[in-house]
Amino acid sequence: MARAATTSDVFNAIAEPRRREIVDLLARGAERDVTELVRKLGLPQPAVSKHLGVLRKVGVVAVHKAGQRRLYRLNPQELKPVHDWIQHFERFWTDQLASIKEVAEQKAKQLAARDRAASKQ
Amino acid sequence: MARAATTSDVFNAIAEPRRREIVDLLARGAERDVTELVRKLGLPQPAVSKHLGVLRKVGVVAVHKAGQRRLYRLNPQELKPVHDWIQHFERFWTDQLASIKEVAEQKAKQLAARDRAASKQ
DNA sequence: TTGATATATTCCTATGTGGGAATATACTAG
DNA sequence: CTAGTATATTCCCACATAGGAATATATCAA
Repeated sequence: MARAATTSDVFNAIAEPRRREIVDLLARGAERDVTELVRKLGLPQPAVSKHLGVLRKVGVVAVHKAGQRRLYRLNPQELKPVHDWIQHFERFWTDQLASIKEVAEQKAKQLAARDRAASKQ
Repeated sequence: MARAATTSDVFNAIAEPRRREIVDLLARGAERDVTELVRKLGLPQPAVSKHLGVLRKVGVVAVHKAGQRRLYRLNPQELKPVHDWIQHFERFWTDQLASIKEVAEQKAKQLAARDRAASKQ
C-alpha cells in the first residue's frame, strides 16, 4: 500500500504545515475568504484552494458562498480526535518535571554522601 | 514539491495509524523489544522495524541494545509540539458544549412559538 | 453584452511512501 | 565454528501527493 491520503483523516490533513497555518488563521476570528488567506499565507491562490479542499474533505473547515466569494470557517470539533489522542501523553511532561527534580535531588544527596565519606578518610 | 517526508517532523510521523499504535503501546509501560511489538501489532517484523525507524528519526522513540534485542522506549517530550498546537483549540469544544445547549434551547423556543401561532389560527 | 474579479479544477512532474519479499547484519547458544 | 534468533535494510511497486502553470467556472460591474 502507499501512504494514506491526506484526506483520509484529520491526522493526515494537519500533517502539512500550510494547512495548520490555515487552521490557525481561521481559529483567530471569524470567516475569511480565499483572497484574504492567500494574502496572509503568501501562497499562490490555487495552492490555497487545494489546501482548503483537503481541509474541507476531512470536515475541518466549512464553506458558504457569499456573492462571488467563498467564506471559510473553522469546524473545530473535527480536531478533537487529535486532542483526545495527544492528551493521553500530557502526564508525561508534567511528571517529567517532577522526575527531573527528583533525579537532581538524588544526585545532590549522592554528592553530599560522597563528600562526607571523603572527609572521613 | 512532493509530500513532506514522514520523518520531517512529528506531525507527519504520527499521521500513520500504526505508528500511533506503537506510541500507545510504549506509553503504557516500560521498554519493549521489537518482537513484542510485532506480536501486539500483528504486523510483519520488517514493517514494524520500518515504523520504528521513522519514530526514531523524529525522536519520538529511543533505542538501546540489550544483547541481541533492541529495547524501545517512548520519548514523550517529542510529542509536545502536537499537544501545544492542538491545545489552542481546546476552548472551542468546551464552548461548543455551551453553544449546543444554547442552540437546542433556541430551537425549543421557536417550536413553542410556532405551536402557539398555529393554535391561534 | 463585455471585462474584471474570485475561486476551483486539471494536467504535469519529482518525490516519498507502506507493504511484501528477500536478504543482510548482529548476537547467542551449543 | 555452526545453527538459530532478533532486528534492520534493500529492492520492488502502486499510489498519492504539493507545487507550478494553465484553464475553467462563477459572479459582479458597467
